[in-house]
Amino acid sequence: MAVSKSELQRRIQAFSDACSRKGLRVTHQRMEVFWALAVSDAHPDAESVYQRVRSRVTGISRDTVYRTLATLESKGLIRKAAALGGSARYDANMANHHHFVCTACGLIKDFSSKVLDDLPIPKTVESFGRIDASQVQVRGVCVSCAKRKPKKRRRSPK
Amino acid sequence: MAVSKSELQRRIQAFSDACSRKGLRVTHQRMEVFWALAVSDAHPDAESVYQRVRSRVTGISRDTVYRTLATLESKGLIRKAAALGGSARYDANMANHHHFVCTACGLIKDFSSKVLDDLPIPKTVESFGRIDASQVQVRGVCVSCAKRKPKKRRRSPK
DNA sequence: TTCCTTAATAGGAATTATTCTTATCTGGGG
DNA sequence: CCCCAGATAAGAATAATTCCTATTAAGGAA
Ligand SMILES: [Mn+2]
Ligand SMILES: [Mn+2]
Ligand SMILES: [Zn+2]
Ligand SMILES: [Zn+2]
Repeated sequence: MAVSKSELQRRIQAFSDACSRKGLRVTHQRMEVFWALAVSDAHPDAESVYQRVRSRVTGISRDTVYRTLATLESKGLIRKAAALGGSARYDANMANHHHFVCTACGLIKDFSSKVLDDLPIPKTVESFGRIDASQVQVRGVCVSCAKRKPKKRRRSPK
Repeated sequence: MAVSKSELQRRIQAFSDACSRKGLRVTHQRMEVFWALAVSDAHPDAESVYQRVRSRVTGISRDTVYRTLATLESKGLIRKAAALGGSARYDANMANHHHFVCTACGLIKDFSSKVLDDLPIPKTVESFGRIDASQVQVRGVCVSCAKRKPKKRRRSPK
């Protein structure tokens, strides 16, 4: 647990308000899912959230946890870390470069930048472990997704 | 296809050499999997690579594609983009921050940096689409993974 | 407070992604 | 040419996620 009790209280209240404001019903399950996420800094996956919530809300279904996490992310109330899609994406380009990722279709575009290649990583990070590499990830919506309205996420293009 | 014919040739030759050097057998399937990845800049997932290779090597199995991609990544001959683990990881911390990711166990640690919060994203990226956010991802091996040798990847801690 | 509409949920099946198992094959050193 | 550890094929098994349908309940209206 990284956040203080009072800060947690504040975030949960703010979350409840945000739900109301955005037209999302403030359900018991929804609050518990958010709590499970906000109480920790471990960036849990859906299954971990499910297990944690289940100890407080008997009978909650996995589907509710998955659905709630997806809903909250789409409303900008929580974020996905690192993994943006369900399947791993590979890259044969080992040269130092960075990525633009479309959050709508999963498109990944490369870009280069001398400046970004040598980022000033804070010394505190070194205490976490050995650093192998660092790169910038830019998230957004690609031009083709921007025009053709919503659409489903597709498999990696081509 | 973003790379020139000659550059592709060069990379494939280099790959073949690298395999030999690292004690990996230069198999037909392995070469085709690498080719499928190197010929494109679409950062394909395993299924896409499988489909592409299958049109040239009838009878190749999905397992070979998955296994080969994993092997090549472990040898540093290709990279995984964005998604580091099999399951999505969530974050309730919407404040601007960055991540250290352990490639051995999936641990994700937050860190902050005023400098990194406002990186100079090249103008070329704007042509890809609308930019919503950008953050730095540092990859490495966490301290606990560094001591207790290899070990299996575990579910998100806690 | 009670009623009503419909978003949200539970439970489980279905689907998708990835890994495992086992028999068989083959690259490349000798 | 021979050998055999490393690789592969095929498909079962497992893990992750989504879908389906009947039922529940949040919250606005009366
Ligand atoms: Mn790339
Ligand atoms: Mn975080
Ligand atoms: Zn897109
Ligand atoms: Zn680790």
